[in-house]
Amino acid sequence: MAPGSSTSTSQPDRLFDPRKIWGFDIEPSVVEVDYGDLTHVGCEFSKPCKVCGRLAAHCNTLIIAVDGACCSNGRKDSTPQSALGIFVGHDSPYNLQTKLPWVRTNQVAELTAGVMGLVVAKKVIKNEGQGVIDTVVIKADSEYLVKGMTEWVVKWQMNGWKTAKGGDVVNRGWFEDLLGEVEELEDAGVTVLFWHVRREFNAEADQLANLALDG
Amino acid sequence: MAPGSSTSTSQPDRLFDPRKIWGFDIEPSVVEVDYGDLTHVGCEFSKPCKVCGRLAAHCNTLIIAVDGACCSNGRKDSTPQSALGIFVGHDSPYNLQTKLPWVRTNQVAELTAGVMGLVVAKKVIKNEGQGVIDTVVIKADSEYLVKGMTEWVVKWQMNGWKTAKGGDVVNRGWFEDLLGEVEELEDAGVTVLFWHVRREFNAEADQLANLALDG
RNA sequence: CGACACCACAUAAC
DNA sequence: GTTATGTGGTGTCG
Repeated sequence: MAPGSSTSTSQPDRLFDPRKIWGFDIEPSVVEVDYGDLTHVGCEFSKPCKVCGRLAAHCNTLIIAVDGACCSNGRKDSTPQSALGIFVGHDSPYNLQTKLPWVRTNQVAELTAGVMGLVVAKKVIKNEGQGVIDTVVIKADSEYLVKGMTEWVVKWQMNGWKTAKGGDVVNRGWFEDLLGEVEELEDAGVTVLFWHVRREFNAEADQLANLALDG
Repeated sequence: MAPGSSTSTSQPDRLFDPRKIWGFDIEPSVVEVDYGDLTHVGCEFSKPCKVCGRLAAHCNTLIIAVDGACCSNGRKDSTPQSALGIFVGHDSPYNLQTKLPWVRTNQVAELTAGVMGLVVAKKVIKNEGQGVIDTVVIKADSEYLVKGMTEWVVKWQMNGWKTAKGGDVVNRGWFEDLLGEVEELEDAGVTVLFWHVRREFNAEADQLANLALDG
């Protein structure tokens, strides 16, 4: 499949390709996708539901909640442990929870979760959303991921990936990977959105990530 | 009397003035104050007694144990049940136990107990401690109350009541009330101290608070 | 300076 | 297990 691997080379801290480690080259069996629990009648698009606080799904929209965790983030622990959680729906076989043994900052964990969210989205669409799903939403509590992908990358691509203070963008390679995944979906006619929600409205993905850390 | 009511106005969650609800404007009859049970020979000042774990009283010191309870803490109960207990001495008429029907968090219950402890202290001194008691100790198991009043308020008053993480101090109004009570006592030449003890050394006040909840 | 996240910890209340 | 609150820290950006 080689998605977006044309981007990202100039990055020394990219230690592995997350698309490889879960064997996504193998076709999964066809399954039911359940994201009805994210839908509430009367919710405005792109605004939290007044009843449950979650962001509303449309029938043509696949909402994927992602989260990264990184225990002992501020501490000089000898054993840094990171993990991510991808939540598609309750009991969905597309849900993902896994450790990222080599990643050591919370931000990279969040970006990795975003990449994997998009990879999962492609899989879901390919298997059961063909011709139905035309929009993918990555729902995250990380401002770094969401603003990075919706506001900052535009400037960065124009100014040579320079920070407002003049430094290099630290996780450039991960953002380029994300852009590659987005581009691939857009090329297939799928709109990709990033939504920022507060921590308490991302509980499912958070739980998955923390489960992975415990195990 | 209007004690400390000059402070605390900017607080929307202050639902009532605890000084009002027990009618402290009325002079109580003169009574014997017994706090001998809190005194143990050989205890170092400001350290727990090696025999009983309690903090030692001096003859010029009035020790008041306070505690708050809140049985609807972790739940979305529509009927919050909070209470406080103020313990001056065994069979002391200054002991207090009462429900706080409008208080819905454990922290506010603890802070309210602190306010009432100081109000009771003023009463005791006025009635039978004039010229004798020059120190009041509020003994509590709540770190929130004790550290709040001994460490954190100093910073908060200087930084505009901002949390270490940049947010607003949640129960600012209650801390301002406490400061008002302390100031009034200090103005009268009384030193006010807050002592933190473990839960098991605050049993009397705890019992009073729980009695109020049951009744 | 601001924002979001991620973590470590403490005490209490359930 | 949860919530209520605070302290200390790093990861990153505008």
